[in-house]
Amino acid sequence: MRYHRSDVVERAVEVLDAYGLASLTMRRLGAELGVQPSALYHHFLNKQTLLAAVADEILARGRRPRTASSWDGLVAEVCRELRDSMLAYRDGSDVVATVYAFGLGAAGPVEELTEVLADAGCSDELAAVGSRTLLHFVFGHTYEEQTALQANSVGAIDLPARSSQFDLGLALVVDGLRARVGATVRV
Amino acid sequence: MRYHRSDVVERAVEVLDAYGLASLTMRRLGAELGVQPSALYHHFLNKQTLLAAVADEILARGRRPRTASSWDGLVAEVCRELRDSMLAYRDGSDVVATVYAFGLGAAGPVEELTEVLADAGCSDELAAVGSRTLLHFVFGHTYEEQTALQANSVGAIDLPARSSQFDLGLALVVDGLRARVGATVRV
DNA sequence: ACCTGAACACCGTTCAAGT
DNA sequence: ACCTGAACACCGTTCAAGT
Repeated sequence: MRYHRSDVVERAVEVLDAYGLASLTMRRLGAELGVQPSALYHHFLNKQTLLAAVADEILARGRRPRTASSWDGLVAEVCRELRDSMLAYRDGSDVVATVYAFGLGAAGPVEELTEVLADAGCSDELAAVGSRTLLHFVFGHTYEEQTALQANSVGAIDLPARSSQFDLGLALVVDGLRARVGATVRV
Repeated sequence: MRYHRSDVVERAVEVLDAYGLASLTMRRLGAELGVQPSALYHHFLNKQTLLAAVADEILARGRRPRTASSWDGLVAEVCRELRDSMLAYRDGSDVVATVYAFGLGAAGPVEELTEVLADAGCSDELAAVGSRTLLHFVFGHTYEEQTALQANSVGAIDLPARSSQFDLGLALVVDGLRARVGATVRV
């Protein structure tokens, strides 16, 4: 009954995946650990901070190596990894998007996207706007996807169709970027 | 002390704008109307339903006539109107995006965008994916914008710069759409 | 039709005190 | 360093009863 911060985060991820974000309360998590809710405040400043750690843990677990060499290939890899990471846990997109929106964590993907676009020759402004536009697409699309998946008990029906919708939406933004990257540099 | 549903919605919008979404509780709203919180359940099934009505009210107040004749001009008008509508009230983007995400309301913009894209000759799939990608962009961008605006007490500093970032992000998606609309039909 | 009053089953957070 | 126990100040929602 003596925990480290990382123990608490891991248990929080389990509770999230098993019972959903609405059930991930400080009181519930405390009970799950056999500890008073107030004990959690020894490890975390508040619930937001705990949630940020949960979001970062989810992203860390979904990490995989980059293989693409082109900027648009890298963009696709980052966006797909982000989507898959969030889909791997119940309410994952809700947690990650919320934490990002609050500016408390989950900033890795947008930073990597910004870097990829900058390396591709985008101006600072285009890299900033482009990476955030990509992120908004991934968050919004994945959230809707996950909501629908969890609503239908049998959500795995047309998984390929969903995946291709993601690719189509992604291509929309990437095509827009390509037109403007091409106008700036030639690689 | 005898209210209609519309009275409650209007007061809710006032409370939202004055004190923020976190303060828009059933108890607070009841107190503001000089009524028990339980009285609100005569007008609304639950808080979610009330929030949906608030979101739809915000969108209705921001409505303005269409002037563009081209599909991309119409897309820009719908997206700008949506952004401006949400920015007009404190936490407006939070309320509208949440209600939309829960599927309880705020569906007008995405329906109009889908129609515009279909009329432009997009396939059903492209119209569906494209309109939702646009919506995700507008929600995500405006939410970040509004959060930043409300954090800086003097958020009006570089309003033109923010507006042009919105236009740039929007152009990214519209350019991607144009490439695919053009591939399908010639207008 | 619209509202009251009281209750139920919860929240996040703080803080003095323990080991 | 990590946790207890008790409290504070809240939530959304239900429901019998009132007018």
